[in-house]
Amino acid sequence: MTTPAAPAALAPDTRTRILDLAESLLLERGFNAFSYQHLAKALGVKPAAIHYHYPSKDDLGTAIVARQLRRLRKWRDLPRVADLPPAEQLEALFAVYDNHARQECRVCLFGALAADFRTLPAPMQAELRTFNGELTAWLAQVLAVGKATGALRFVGSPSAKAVQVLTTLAGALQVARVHDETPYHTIVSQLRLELLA
Amino acid sequence: MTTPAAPAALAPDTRTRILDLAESLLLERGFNAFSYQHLAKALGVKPAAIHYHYPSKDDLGTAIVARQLRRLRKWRDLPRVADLPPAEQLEALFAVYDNHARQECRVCLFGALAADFRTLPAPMQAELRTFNGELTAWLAQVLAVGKATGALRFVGSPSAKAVQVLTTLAGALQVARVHDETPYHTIVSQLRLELLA
DNA sequence: CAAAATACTTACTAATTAGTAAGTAAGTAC
DNA sequence: GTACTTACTTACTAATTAGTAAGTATTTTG
Repeated sequence: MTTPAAPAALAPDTRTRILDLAESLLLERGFNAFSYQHLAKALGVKPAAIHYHYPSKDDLGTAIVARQLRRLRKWRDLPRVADLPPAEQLEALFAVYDNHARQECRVCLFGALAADFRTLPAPMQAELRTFNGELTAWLAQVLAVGKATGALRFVGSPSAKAVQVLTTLAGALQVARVHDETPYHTIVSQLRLELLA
Repeated sequence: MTTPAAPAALAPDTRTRILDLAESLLLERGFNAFSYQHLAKALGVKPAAIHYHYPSKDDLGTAIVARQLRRLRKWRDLPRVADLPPAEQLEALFAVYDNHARQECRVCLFGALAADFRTLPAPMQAELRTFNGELTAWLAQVLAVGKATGALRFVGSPSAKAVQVLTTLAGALQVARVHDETPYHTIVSQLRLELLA
């Protein structure tokens, strides 16, 4: 008997392959840089197959952000992240951004959508706000604990510092795209230098 | 006798009106969010009139960035900016970003183009790199003098700090668009708190 | 086994896109 | 005043876009 609800990281179905490719293109080239035709050709299906799974591009975009939000929550609550001391939680966050930089100079979700934000469908805007809000709240908590235990050092409130650090990281990935990885690493080193007591 | 090469801030010609509107739309909505049709309709001319002045959208985009680069150089070399002490030069920079935030939540040029950078024509990419490079070099110099005179305080090299601060400011305008002006002001306050000795 | 849902393809529409070619009206040069 | 330039408009093309409707093969369900 084959497991009917198999996890199967082996062969993702079309629905997932569409979402994966669209997400890659969003983070690597921008939301307006790909069409249903591009996706279809690259996946070896017809454009209408994509409309079947994601009736409109709005739906597809919203699905991308919604999945990233689910991933964020899952990551944040992972024991190997949640149980870490603050300084290492910060390093775990940096590691996520490092992965983005290494994968075709991907920007983060926020950096990919912020400039075009006003042209995005309302549900996508709402999901992105939630995504950014939850990530900021998480980091604020990490910073608060870090400051209390003396592991992290900064002036001002944890939530103000959290907004600033996340904004800097989002921008750093954009700078990497415009120039090269060098300024990205410069910025992250600078953040480490300032934050790690 | 009327001055033939009058400065005439009174009535800009079509060429300039196109550039002004395209720049506004670029900073307020994104580069892919407007077409020659949109511009033409808003300006009361036909799309072909825009092609006359800027044959392709690439030309128009490049003209926007080139003008911003000219403006940056002019601003930087203005006596009322160049002759200021470092802390006030930094405040002058913040004031530019404040103006962006107040004008329809405009992002800066860099923030508007970074995400879509790979889809931009090569001349536009080159101009944007120059723009960002020169702005960073200017701020690095300001920070170096500020640190030497004790007016500004930071760890690490002036150029590393310059890259970090500009990246943070670019990101801050994007955050303002996604949420509201509040986080933008939080970030700038945080920068002031950290930098001003 | 029959009905129904799933996952598509084929074939199409209507709108929008950047861009071009040819014509024109008004001003400038000599 | 004739030639030329400037600054457009009109009218068009070819490509691409998102999206739809109808049909079909395969799988699932009762």
